[in-house]
Amino acid sequence: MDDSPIERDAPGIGRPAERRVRADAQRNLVTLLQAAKEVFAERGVDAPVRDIADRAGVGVGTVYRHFPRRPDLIAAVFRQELDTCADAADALAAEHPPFEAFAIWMRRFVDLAATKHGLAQALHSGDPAFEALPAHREQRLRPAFRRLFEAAAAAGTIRSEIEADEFLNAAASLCMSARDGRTEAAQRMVATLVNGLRYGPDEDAHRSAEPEHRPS
Amino acid sequence: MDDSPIERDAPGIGRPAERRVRADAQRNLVTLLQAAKEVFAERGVDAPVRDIADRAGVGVGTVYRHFPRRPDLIAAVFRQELDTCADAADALAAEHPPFEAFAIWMRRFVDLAATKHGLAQALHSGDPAFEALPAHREQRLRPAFRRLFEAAAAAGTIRSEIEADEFLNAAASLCMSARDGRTEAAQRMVATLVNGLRYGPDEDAHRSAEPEHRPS
DNA sequence: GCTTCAAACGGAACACGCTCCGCTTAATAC
DNA sequence: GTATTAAGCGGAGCGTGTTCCGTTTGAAGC
Repeated sequence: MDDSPIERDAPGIGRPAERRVRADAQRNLVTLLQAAKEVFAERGVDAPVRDIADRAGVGVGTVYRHFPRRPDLIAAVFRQELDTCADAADALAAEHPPFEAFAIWMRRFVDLAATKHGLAQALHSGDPAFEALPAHREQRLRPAFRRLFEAAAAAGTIRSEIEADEFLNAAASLCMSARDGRTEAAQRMVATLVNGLRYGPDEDAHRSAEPEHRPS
Repeated sequence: MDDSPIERDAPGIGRPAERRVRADAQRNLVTLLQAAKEVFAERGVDAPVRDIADRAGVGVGTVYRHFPRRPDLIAAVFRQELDTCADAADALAAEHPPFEAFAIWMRRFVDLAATKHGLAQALHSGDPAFEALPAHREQRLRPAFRRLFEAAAAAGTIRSEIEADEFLNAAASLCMSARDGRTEAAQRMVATLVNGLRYGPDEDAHRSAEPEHRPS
């Protein structure tokens, strides 16, 4: 969503007089990522490059100009979805009370993780295009998660003795079993895990059920 | 080398009146495996199927008749090499003194493991064609190894307190570093490991070096 | 030997990843 | 505005894996 999702050759660190990124190229890049996201969602990551080019209304040459190899395109799409998920954290925090923001975000996270598992095989293929993804996930997703988690912890709506990283890893593990789009089970289990965060076993026994909304 | 390296559809357990395996089909299967082995060795596992068909003197259709998918052919070749290596154990045991047979076989094993590492990426690709290979390795390779190892142990030429499986796993680990045909280092290290098996640290200090042959 | 017939064969054809290169056009200089 | 230039574009085409199907041929019955 922000600028330069793809590396240029090596244009210093920002000489604005030098870099001429054509408007149509930028437009095509965005269109392409969107088209690829849709096609991947509909037909899986094995969908032909030609189909993506067609959907975006460009030639295959254009696709390969932006993404030299097929895995580059896959990685870019996934990276973008990862960013979108991370970016959603702040908006959710602004619009919802801490715990609710956290819970909603966790649902998005499971969706993402399940998508990733559609790519899991590709991820572990050793292709260099995917090497940077785990690091990117750490850099973007984990901080977003921590902000929501710690806000909820500060608000006192979740148990404080659970460690954030440990919880995220547990949720990620729960998503491992989501095979080919079967997200429901993972969603259920992660929701249960999230719910288990509300108040600790020591202090909650005597408190009443949450008043404003309860899980279905 | 023995019969039926490829499953037929499901012809009971041996009704000789039923199964008509054409002579030319059988011949082609053998030729094909040999050709594939050679081509893979020369140009790597990514060699085109057509080249293999050409080398075997058959059409691509024939290749795909025997091996419906490319990975099936790769798996069959590797499986055959694995069998050959395992089969060599008894012959070596018959022709050489226990320790020498064991040492020679370990060299073959490293060759095989290094080849496998040319395939390592394919092995971990999750392709169903490769799923049976680890089990096959356990069933064929490990017993062959144990026979040689224990014969040498019984002859008193190797330390007896080292466990066979542990040793084989260690040797396999040493082969992990063999990248794209660089077998020498792995061979050296495994040879050293093997040599380390001769006599224990307690009992060997006073014994003379082996008289008949020494490692270069 | 001849006939029969399905198994096996061979290679044309197709699908897909990726490359190549002539054409188009956005950006800049004037 | 016009000219210039190279970034960007599109799609024909190549090298693969895989499929399809008409042809060949080994085996069995006679």
